[in-house]
Amino acid sequence: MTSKYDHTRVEKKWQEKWEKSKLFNPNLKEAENPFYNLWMFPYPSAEGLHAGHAFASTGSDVFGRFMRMQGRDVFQPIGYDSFGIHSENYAIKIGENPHEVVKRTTKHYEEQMRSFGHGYDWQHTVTTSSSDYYKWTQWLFLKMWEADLAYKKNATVNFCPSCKTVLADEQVMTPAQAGKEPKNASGEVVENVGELKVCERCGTIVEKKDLDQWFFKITKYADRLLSGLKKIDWSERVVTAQRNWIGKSEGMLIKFEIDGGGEIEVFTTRPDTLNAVTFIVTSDEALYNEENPEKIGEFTGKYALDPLSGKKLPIWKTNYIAPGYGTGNVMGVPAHDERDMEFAKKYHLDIVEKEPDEKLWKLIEEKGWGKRHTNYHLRDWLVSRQRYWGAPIPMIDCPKDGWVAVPEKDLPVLLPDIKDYQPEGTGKGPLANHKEFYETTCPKCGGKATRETDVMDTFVDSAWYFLRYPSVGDDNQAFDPAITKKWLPVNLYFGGAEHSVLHLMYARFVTMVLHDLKLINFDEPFPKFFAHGLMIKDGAKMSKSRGNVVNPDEYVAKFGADAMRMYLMFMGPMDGYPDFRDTGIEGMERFINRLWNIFNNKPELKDKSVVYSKLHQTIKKVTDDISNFKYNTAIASIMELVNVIQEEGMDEAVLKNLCLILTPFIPHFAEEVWVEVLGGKFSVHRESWPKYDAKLIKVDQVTIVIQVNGRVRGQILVGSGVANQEKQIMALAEKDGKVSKWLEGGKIRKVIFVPGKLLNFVV
RNA sequence: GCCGAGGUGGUGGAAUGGUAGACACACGGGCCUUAAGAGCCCGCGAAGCUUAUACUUCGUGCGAGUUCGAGUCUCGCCCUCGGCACCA
Repeated sequence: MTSKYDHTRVEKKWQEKWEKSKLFNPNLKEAENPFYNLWMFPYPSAEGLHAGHAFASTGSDVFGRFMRMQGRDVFQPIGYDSFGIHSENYAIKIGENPHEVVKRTTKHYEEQMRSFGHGYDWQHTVTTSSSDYYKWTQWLFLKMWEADLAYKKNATVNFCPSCKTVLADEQVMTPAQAGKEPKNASGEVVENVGELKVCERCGTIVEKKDLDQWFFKITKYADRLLSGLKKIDWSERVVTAQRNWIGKSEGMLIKFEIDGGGEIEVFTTRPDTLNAVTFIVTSDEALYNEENPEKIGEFTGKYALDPLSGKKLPIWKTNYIAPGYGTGNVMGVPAHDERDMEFAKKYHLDIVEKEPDEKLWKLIEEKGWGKRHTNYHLRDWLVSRQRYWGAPIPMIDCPKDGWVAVPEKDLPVLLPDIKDYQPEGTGKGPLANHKEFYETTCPKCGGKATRETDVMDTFVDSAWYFLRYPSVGDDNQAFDPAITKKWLPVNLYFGGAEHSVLHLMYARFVTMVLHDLKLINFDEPFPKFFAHGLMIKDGAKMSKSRGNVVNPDEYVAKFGADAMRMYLMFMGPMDGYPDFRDTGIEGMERFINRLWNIFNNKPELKDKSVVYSKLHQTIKKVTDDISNFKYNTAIASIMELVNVIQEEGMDEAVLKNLCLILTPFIPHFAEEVWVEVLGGKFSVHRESWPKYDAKLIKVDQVTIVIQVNGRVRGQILVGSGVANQEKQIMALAEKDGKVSKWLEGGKIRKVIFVPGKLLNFVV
């Protein structure tokens, strides 16, 4: 008898029951065994969640459900990164107020996530664009200001002519990294952009502008951001990306006297090559041009004096020295640096061949010519944006008192609902057109003053959201100290590797600052971070232009959330680039139907030993594999078990265990089977994860592989009692027809025996 | 150039130094069916040999090495992907 499993009815039924029974709402104050399971919150886009989101979020949800069955009080919140350019650009595109757009898109996201069957605590969601959240983002800014980690200064910054705002260094990348076609300011696609970089969001080639901007002093934490990487358990590629981005270089600052007065200081990582220096180069903004790989220079007419030899070293202005790194001056050592060599040849400068001398490090220090110094690639974090859709920076400019922070009691500085929210690209944000917003009084002297009209980068919003979740609803503080102490740091953070140097570094920085302000008792927010991979479709990256974007809703409707979930987890390793195929999910639908028939028809148990051995092997394997995020092999081993059950039958205990190990992957199906078929108590999600019994794993008969000179020549089946007896196995093997012919004419020199597995004759 | 991760059937992918290709998808054949679908059974790396069962050889990017035994370890290359980069 076969009957079809009705996923639509079953999934809806249990989703409602779970919601009503508060299965996913742990008691945040009293939970005894907290486990904070977090997936990076998405920004709500118009298209809705795509299949990549479904893949990643399911990976996180499976682990959460697994931990719940391990007896943990799992807190699994979700929210929306709804402030910022991404949401605003879309609102502008469709000519609708961003407030309205966000309301609609977040609602759609919630429906989708509920339909996937994820166990989120919907009572603790966060929407970064709502004032009860951004009030505390502004509070965070005030903390930065108090700690002397926020400052405004004029700087040469990256400016996106399309988004009409400045960008942080981390938001500027090559077109390939951004995954965008490079465009010019008019929005036309440009073919050959050379070394030019583009805006992370829209792919437009960025410009350089000198503007007054707000920064967070992340460079002060460069060394801690680097050393902290050693104590956290993160995917290696993410650690490497962050290490590269921070870019530590240890070297020396060396001062050269200038002939005729003054001095010039260089930074070098190779003081041991000071004996081969022949010129000094200094960066020049006018000559500097990232597009031009050709080195050009101008002699300044001045000479520096080589402290070692006293020789005169010509000082040249060049385009090949990056301004703003080190001192902007470099000693030219053509013998040990290809770039210096190229420059020296072009302008006929001296080339001195001399072996590097390690003793120079010490000598330079002793003589007082220079001192040890560490440089970082990391720059301060530019947080102001000349846009509308962000948290207003809570600062007031007073003609008398200078920059004054908005007092905490006056937060939030509300973002007014205005009609002209489009950016203008004048270097000022839309709020600068609204007197009613910026005209205010100085909190210090009470005189007339103006508010800052820039808003904060969206990455400030997301740099602390994980702290807010457990304290959602608390109007008096950003996060409750007792609850924070109980739930943080996050036990498992699940997310994409594309945030390696953006969100993940900013969040670490903010956490370190709050720790140093004694507001929290940990300085790494995510001791364990798992970087999931990217899903592809039919062998190609998903994209609208290819027309191969997988819409998860269609698949959930057609095959059910469970089939979708289990297929997504079965496609390949969680950190790889698994390929989604329509035929694959059809196969998973068939597998779930097979399961349904097994649970309902209960084929009678034939060989208890074989089935129980397989069952306990499988429990062990699934437990280990889920713990290591190897969901694909966990599911494969469950399939093997099912194949054995179909052959050998099963009993009630086998069925119950099978149901339990299926629960994290196909939660609705498992609940239906547990309650309606096996007569268990609601809910299967509150049941304990099964334990395997090592004694039962043992089988009656064992296959021993027989090798001759390391090549497989036969196999013999022996009772498990004999499997570890070398002599007996050897005797059996020598008698074996297949093996004996390979032993003829040779003398056995040595026998290698692996108990229970293998016997190898060396002849 | 530097740092990191990889390279296994038609495809996705499995393999604590111990039977390479688990588990699936696709494909081929068969049963069932008026038919389709679903379901069930069999085959499925390549070559050789055989009526057949079996057997043999080759095979994890390329070339060496260690080992009784290498996809796995070592050395040298090639290629792919990711990060950093005129950063001194």
